Amino acid sequence: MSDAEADRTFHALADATRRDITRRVLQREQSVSSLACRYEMSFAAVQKHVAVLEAASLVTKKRRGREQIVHANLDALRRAARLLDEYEQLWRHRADTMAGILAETGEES
Amino acid sequence: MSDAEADRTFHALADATRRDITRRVLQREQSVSSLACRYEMSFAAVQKHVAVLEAASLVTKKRRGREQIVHANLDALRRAARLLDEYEQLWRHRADTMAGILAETGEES
DNA sequence: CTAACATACAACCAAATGGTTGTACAAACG
DNA sequence: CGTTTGTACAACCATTTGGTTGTATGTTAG
Repeated sequence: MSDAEADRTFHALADATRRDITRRVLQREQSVSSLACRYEMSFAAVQKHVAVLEAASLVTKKRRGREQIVHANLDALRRAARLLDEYEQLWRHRADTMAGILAETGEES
Repeated sequence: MSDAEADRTFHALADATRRDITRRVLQREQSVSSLACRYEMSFAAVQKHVAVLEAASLVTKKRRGREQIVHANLDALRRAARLLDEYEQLWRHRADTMAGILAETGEES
């Protein structure tokens, strides 16, 4: 995952409205306007939030008649989760190395 | 995880420098200045990045003499990863429900 | 004690963010 | 056909962000 991609993904997730939109479309894909009516803000504001999610590939839009249907992209979510897992692996590697060094000194004959 | 907490966490992760700092301190805790010298930007800028990570509980600082040692907080990372996993579960639940409905109609006597 | 070091923090600035309203246009309904 | 609906997009605005420099403070080394 590139830096720019991670930037876009985490930035998209760093907003409660966008996380809520993500949850909604994970459960059921729906049009931008059916999403918009759930929130206090204007339609244009919701449209912008969807655009941010789309730029991060967290959702995609497909036209159906005059509606634009928003679908979740599970793969992008998994890539983000995986990046966090990799961070944990860094820590684990350090822990292993330290344990190894301790074991080594303990083994000194 | 509260909305505000998720906001802070993902916002903190939505910057390449901050992710890099996170990786470094996961591998080895170190002082703010030893981190700062790795980047082109000013010391104060790095200090601010660390503050953002700290506000998100992704790192903590502990004073050691005149230095401030930055430690990674693995738990906060795990909480973020878990939130993403919950999103995947939402999707999975929908998939299961749909599969159930299909099975049900197929079972009609 | 003094000098150098590590940090903290305020003030400032340009750019990005998150919202608004208004306009335009295509698709669907009656 | 005209009207409503769903979307797109530009212009604008307040606030936040990400950087800078400068100053102050505490801590260690000599």
